[in-house]
Amino acid sequence: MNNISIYTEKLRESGLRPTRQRLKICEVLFSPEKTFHFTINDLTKIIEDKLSEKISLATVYNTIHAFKKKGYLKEISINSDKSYFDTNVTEHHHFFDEDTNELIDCSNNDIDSVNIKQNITGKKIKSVEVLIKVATDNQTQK
Amino acid sequence: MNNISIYTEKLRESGLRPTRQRLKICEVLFSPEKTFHFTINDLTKIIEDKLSEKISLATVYNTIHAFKKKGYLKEISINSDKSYFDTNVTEHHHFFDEDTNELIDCSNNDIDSVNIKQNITGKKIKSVEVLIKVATDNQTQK
DNA sequence: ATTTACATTAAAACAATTCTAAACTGTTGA
DNA sequence: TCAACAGTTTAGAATTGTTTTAATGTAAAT
Repeated sequence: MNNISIYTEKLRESGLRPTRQRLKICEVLFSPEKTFHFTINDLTKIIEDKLSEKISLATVYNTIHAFKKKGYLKEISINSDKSYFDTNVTEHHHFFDEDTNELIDCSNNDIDSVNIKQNITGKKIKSVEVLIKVATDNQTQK
Repeated sequence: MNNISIYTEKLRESGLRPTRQRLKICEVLFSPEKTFHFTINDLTKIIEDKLSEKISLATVYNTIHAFKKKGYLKEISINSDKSYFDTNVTEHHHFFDEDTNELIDCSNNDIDSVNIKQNITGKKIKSVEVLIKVATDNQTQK
């Protein structure tokens, strides 16, 4: 199949023109079979390896933000030193390994659905996500 | 009751000497009846108002980190632009109002307990916390 | 009182992110 | 065909939150 046209469409949907740099970003983000988590820095490094040339951080940030706004990516908050993004945009939960700082998707088989009994008045629930922090037994909590 | 000695004890427990600045930080953090959320900036402003003099950011950061390490404060991850802290150190859940960027404690009456069916092998669960994002109905998701 | 170890501070350093301004590119329509 | 425009890329500057530094100050132990 022709991924380029899929990427072009995704970019257009996000209000962006399909450029060489952005198509490479798409390839890295959307061609893998499995979804994954990344930081802007991770992504920039991967792209520079694949392109064998530098890509401006500003371009990466712009594109990622447009995708996030459109819902093609999700931002995840674990700790505040940097932003993590997820190519899995479905509502789902995470394990966070405090030993390795690794973020792992929690399959729906691993957890019962969460039941909110009472919501804030006048508001609608947009998402319900669980963060399960784990560590080896003798670890102090972060 | 004599709060000063309670604060002094808390500071000692955290490995810190009780100084004028730190006692003021304690007063702001631990004298209110209700627990609350704050950023380092919030806290610094409040302290400078109460002290009527400047306090160094470094002092605030040091003290807050020592309290967090000791378990007298908790850090909460909502978004990555800044750190939020919580004087409620029990394991609990939050509503996050996307309209106002407000973080609200979720009482245990508002939610059923979360059941993790399967954990990562070899790891121990340290905490399970739910973040419920809410907004007025016609809002786009963040 | 003296000494010692820890604290406070302003300022510098740092890291992640955003902004800027100049050069560039692709598209549109004379 | 090519001029004009709108949007893009880029390096570097600016900004923001946080941490570090090095000089000076203070609490507590002797």
